[in-house]
Amino acid sequence: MDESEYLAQYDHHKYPQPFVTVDAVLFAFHEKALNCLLIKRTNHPEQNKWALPGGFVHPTEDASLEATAVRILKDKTGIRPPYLESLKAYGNATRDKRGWSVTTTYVALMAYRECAPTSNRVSEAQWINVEELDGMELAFDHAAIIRDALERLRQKALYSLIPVYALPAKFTLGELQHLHELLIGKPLQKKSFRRRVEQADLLNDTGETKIVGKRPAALYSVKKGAADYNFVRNIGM
Amino acid sequence: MDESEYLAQYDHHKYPQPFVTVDAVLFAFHEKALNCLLIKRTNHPEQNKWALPGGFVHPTEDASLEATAVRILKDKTGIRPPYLESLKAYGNATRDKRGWSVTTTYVALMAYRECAPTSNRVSEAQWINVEELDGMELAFDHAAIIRDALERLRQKALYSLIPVYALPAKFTLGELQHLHELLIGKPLQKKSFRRRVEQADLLNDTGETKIVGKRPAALYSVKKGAADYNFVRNIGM
DNA sequence: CCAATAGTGTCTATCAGACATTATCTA
DNA sequence: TAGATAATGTCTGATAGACACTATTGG
Repeated sequence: MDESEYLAQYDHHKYPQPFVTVDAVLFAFHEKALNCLLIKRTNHPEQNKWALPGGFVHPTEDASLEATAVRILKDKTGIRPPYLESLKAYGNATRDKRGWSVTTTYVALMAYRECAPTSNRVSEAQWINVEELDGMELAFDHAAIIRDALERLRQKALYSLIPVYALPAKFTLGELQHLHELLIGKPLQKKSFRRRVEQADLLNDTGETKIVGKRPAALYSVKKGAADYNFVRNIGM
Repeated sequence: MDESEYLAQYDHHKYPQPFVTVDAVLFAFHEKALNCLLIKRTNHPEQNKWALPGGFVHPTEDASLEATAVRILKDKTGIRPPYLESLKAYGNATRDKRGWSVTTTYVALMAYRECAPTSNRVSEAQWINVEELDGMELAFDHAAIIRDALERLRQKALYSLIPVYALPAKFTLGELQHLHELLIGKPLQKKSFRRRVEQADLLNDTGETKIVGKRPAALYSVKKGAADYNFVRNIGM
């Protein structure tokens, strides 16, 4: 049998197979808190529980897993998040009552904005402060996935400026430092933080200022390619 | 409809679905080279090409994706590798001619050993020096997966001793340093490397020695939990 | 002027880089 | 003893931590 004959007769539905979904952990920093986008499930299974935005691959519509993630997030938020990174796959026999299932997951960051009012889906999307997640019962193994995503982001806060993508397009260094402190879980030396930012040369001073406290703070924007920069040494350890 | 009714009527085979595989990138250090375990495919598709050890989930046999990876690797090598880490999922419409497919991937490390002669599979398993991979045509997108796995391991070599799991149970510091140099792609200062190893306190001096050159070198073994240690600062930058 | 936040100067501590030196083996 | 590899001593440089200091606003 040559390859074309093999492909013509091949049907993977003949074999028992897990089913695949894509879930995204989307974070945004707002009002001094890190928020995670969750959806209230309206259907079985795990009905009425909060879950990560996610869904099945649409084979005819989605070119790749990442495209599926982008479609799902755009549907809920109205935009394509500026930072999207592949996390790992979670798969076992029991995580979903429908059967052996695999979810391929992504971590995404974007500026906080109200959830897309354009969405005409029945399911309700809402930003939840990550501090409040412990008290909530989430669908499937989504609590563990969010923990892993947070840990990934926490690591990045130690040696990169990736968390900046969870801020608005223009932000102050104070806001960025607060976000890093929140992730790392301890206060950082202002001087150390600013030295790193300056040395890395990843931000543009927009020339604008913003009144947060008393003295106006300079507003910065992110340079292109900032996501690729890693510091040689960790901060806050 | 309540949940049990919903589950009773649910059949995911009714919907078009990608199929899922698991692939593992297994590395071992041997004769001053990093080797990757590959399998010569005997069946369609990609017949006669070299591929990563991998396969379908066996839903009734495998409790999880990781269990699938362990089963596959044990089948090829005879053992469960001491280091196994989840890499990302790769999925799109074109990577496999059989249709929209997803592979969930793992990076694994173990001591070099001849491939399991007990394996009665027709497919041939072989260690390939990673330097030689560039000239080979690999199946599917496995070349890209190996690149990502190598990049992950290279990062770990900068701030951890994870590569140690690609060495035998007893090894010299010279061997460990050579492996790190191979991964990082540049020579390291012996003193810097040894300082880190000592400070991290992740190795046991077995008291034994091994003649590599002239003066016998002390043989070390890895302490339990060494995989969890990260240095605060990178080496070799 | 005071209070509060933004931003800087500067000293210290830690650890990697560099490279010379000593130690221990075989031939 | 010579030669080679293993292991150490020690100086320098880079950068994070600590903390005091100055700058700029509103009231």
